Amino acid sequence: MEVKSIFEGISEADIEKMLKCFEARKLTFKKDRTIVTNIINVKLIGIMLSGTANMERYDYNGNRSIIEKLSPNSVFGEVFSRLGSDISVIATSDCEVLFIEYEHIIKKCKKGCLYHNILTNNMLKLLSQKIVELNERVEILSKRSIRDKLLSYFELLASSNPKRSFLLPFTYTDLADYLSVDRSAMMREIKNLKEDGFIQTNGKKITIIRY
Amino acid sequence: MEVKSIFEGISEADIEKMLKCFEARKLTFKKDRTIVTNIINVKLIGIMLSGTANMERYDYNGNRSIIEKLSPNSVFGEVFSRLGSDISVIATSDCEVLFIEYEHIIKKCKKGCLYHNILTNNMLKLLSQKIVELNERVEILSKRSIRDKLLSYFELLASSNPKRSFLLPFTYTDLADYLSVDRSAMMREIKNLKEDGFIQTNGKKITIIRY
DNA sequence: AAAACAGTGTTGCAATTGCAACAAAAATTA
DNA sequence: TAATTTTTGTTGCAATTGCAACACTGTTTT
Repeated sequence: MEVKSIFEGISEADIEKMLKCFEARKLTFKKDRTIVTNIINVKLIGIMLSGTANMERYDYNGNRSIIEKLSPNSVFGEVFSRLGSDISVIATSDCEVLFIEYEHIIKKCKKGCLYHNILTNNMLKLLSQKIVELNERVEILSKRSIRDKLLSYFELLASSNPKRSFLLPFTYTDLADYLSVDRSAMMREIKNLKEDGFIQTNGKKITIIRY
Repeated sequence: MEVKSIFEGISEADIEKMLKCFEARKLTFKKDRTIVTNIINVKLIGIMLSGTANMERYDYNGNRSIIEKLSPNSVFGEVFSRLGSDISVIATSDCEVLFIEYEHIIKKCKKGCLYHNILTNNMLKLLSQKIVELNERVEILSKRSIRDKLLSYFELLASSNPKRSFLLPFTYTDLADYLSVDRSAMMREIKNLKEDGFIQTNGKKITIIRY
């Protein structure tokens, strides 16, 4: 399933008109700035147009978890989270985000907006894509050891490359937060994986030898 | 956000017509039967109409993980999973499941099916709901200790009840598989939680004392 | 009703993991 | 380019977790 843009099949001119109709707002954020925190009270959906961001949460021990990596066409928002889950989205590069009120997408367009249905369909695809990603995340997190978490995440990253190698999309520190494990324990396990001949690493370039 | 039926806002008679147009199939399953395994090659979406089921996976060590508990209006399907993830859906009670080809929902209805747009909108709500549930699951699984996993899951179950008590929706054995932890270690931790005055239990009835 | 099975509750022990602390390397900022 | 901050890599030790084994209870099946 390829990832589609929310505007797939709608012309530039029509997009502009629709954005007005939806009262959509396009905002830009510099690297490291906070895009949203849990203080939002309107049910907004955010759609990454360009750039990358991390969805993060800190628990009461101060441990950070990276809930999700966001890239172009990723959707996020309070609509998708239960209240009280203290989550924020932090730009990891300069980025553009489109905010639309969820109700505008869900409800039948009163102004008879021409391409409303196309947009709804595109939205359906984006949400499906998000579900795929969340399922992957659940699959990785439900592995019972650090070793298995690493292997299944690495396998996922390598799966699109016949050479079985890939560039880690973030730092090892962030990887630990993404897998929800202690960083030093993870580093130790990566060393073990290398010694046991499962992987080879060169900085952030990782190659799977066997699985 | 309340959970909507996929047929919300469509009359009984129209539903019948649409099901034909979509080539949808309604199947019934007895308790403990397998609803789907990964052998499916068509991109079908399953929608639970009645009954309950578990989405499960066994890893190479024979450990079972309960990926997800399915109840009426839950959606599931290969479209939402990456290939090769060896997942099956097992009925935990007698149930009815509606299967629709994903493409039929996504694509513009050629026959100009009257309520297609309503159904697409309903689908959007179901997928949003699913994303909420998956995010909850990620939140729980990303807790670093069995104690925190238990507490955050219990908190979720108790959140709708002012008395802060709830009935565990499955056996303790299944709970361990759902949290992806060893059962005996989990039982030990539940005992600790009781001794430390966090919870009280009486069979499957659990009350949160403090959090 | 007896037998078989599934779920609960418990424990000792070994393996894994988290924590704390540190040095060195790399990247960023001044 | 010097100074500062972040990231990587490592280790000992303590705490948590998984494993294996067992008894006991409740629930199905024959």
